[in-house]
Order: sequence, then structure tokens, then C-alpha cells
Amino acid sequence: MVDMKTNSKAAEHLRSVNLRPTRQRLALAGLLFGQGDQHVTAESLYDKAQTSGIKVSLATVYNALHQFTAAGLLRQVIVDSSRSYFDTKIENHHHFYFEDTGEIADIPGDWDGNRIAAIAPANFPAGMELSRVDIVVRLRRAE
Amino acid sequence: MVDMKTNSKAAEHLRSVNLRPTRQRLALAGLLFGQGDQHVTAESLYDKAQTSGIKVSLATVYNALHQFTAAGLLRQVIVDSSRSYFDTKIENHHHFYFEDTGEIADIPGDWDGNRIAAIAPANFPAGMELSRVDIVVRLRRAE
DNA sequence: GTAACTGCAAAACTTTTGCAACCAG
DNA sequence: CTGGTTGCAAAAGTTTTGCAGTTAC
Repeated sequence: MVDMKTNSKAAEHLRSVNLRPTRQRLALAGLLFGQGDQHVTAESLYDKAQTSGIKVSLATVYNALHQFTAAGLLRQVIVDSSRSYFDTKIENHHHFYFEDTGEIADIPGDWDGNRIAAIAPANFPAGMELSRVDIVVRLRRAE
Repeated sequence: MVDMKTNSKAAEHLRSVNLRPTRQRLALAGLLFGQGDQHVTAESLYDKAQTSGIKVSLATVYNALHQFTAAGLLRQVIVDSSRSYFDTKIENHHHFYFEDTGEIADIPGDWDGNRIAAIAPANFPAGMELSRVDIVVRLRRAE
């Protein structure tokens, strides 16, 4: 059992984005930001919470994911039209999508995909500005 | 009322991809391929059918969209994690997504987005091959 | 104390499925 | 005829909502 002191680093982190450091948010933040980059769905995070002995409802997991995303702590990745994926890596980067398994992986940062974003603006319809450019490289097992 | 002769061009088109030219598929094909490129959802196509006086069930619209997609007549576009969009333009191209309205538009063909796809392969994980590269340029109203 | 947050179950949506009736060949 | 297709309603899967009860501060 992790000791979640009111004034822990994680609690301050949440407060800094105007989210009360509640028991549930602290626990979920621990699962998400504890160890390296991850890609989760609401369901997978909920399962992970259950496994870790964290008591939290699925609705609260959805709430937390959206609140964290709105606060800039997470980024939503759109690769599947039936499930929402969230990425703990928020810097501008792009993804591999494994069609066979439904898994996601970051494209190594040295790939120059980011350069593409710079190309786009010239062709924007009038009155529109860039929100972001998402690139998904879909892969399948080689035959 | 359009006269859908059994041996019409549209009927042959469907037969050529091993789909029986049924009343419903012919009618939906007429709505989809009649006039220029479009982006539809199951619901929007169903509504358009109703408006046009075509009697067809929503389940059949879903079936037809997937069958047309499997046959290469349509292409699925993934830009929203809650709805499936289908594009009547099947050539390799990319999309603008208007976050404010949820609408989709093709990025003009002279944009060099396709060139980006060619950059990717070098970094593929072992044993994987490219299915396709999807680029979505997300736009919002300029403030 | 009080406003924010949580949990639960129900509702809302999109999409799929099961199966009897129907129709193209 | 006969198997592929359709329609309907029911089911399934994901996400949202309403609200009473709980908690952070």
C-alpha cells in the first residue's frame, strides 16, 4: 500500500492543474505516471486498478481520464472507431497501430513525422487553424 | 424513381465484386457513388436513404457499408473514437477533421502527405509490413 | 460546512447478432 | 428451389448521466 500523503509530489501535481487530489485520482495517477509511457483504455486502466487493489468505479475512471486529458496530463489517441486510447506521453509524436492485436506503440522519436505538421498549414481552409496532426502507421504481420 | 434494371451498370458493378445487386444495395450505391466524393456515417446514409424514399433498415446500411468496404468500393476513415466514417474516395489520400463540427474533408490531392508514407517503412518493427498510413490534420476555428 | 467528487445503476449511443421472411438467379 | 439478403428487435459494447452519499479543504 502506497502512502498517499496529502502533500505528496503527486498531490501537488494534481493541484497544479486544478484537480483535487482525491484518493481515486491519486491512485490512478500512480498507475498511469508511475512507470514510463503507456497507452491505456478506460477498461484496461479499470482492470489494472482492480488488480492493484484500488477501489474505484468505471465511471470515475472515465472521469479521471477525461479530466487528465483536459488538464494536459494525457493525450487521446484515435486509432480505433470503437474504443478510446489515452497516451501518457504528451509530447508531439505519432503511432504504430497493430491491426492484428489492436495494440498501439509510439513511433520512435527520431522518425521525422513531426516535420509533416510543418508542411500542412499552407493548405488550410480559410479561418481555420491547426489543432494538431495525427499520423497513424497501420501495420500487419508480414505474410 | 430510378429504374434499376437488373443489368444496369450499377448492377454489374456490384456483381463484379461478388455482391448480389439487391434492391437495397443498388439504392445505397446510387446514393454513395452517384455524385462525387462523400464522407458518410451509417446514420447519415440511413437518413439520406429515408429522405430519398428508400426503404432500408439501419442494420442493412451497416452491412452494406462493411461489404462495400471489404470489396474496395469504400474506405473507412478513423477520426472519431465513437463513430465510423466511410469515404467514397478510395485512392490514397488524407483528411482534414473539423473539430468544431465533426466534419471531414479530403486534403487537396496536391498536398504531399502521401510522400510521408514513403518515409515510414525504415522504422517498422521486425516482421511487420505496412497496411497503410493515415494522416489526420485536425483544425479548429481560428480565434 | 460546502462545493467538488465518487459510486452505482440506469440511460444513451453506436454497432452487431439471431432468426424468420424474402428474393435474385 | 436455394442460398444469399433483409428487417426487426434484441443484445452487446462503450461512454455518459443523474443523483444520493462522501470527502477534501
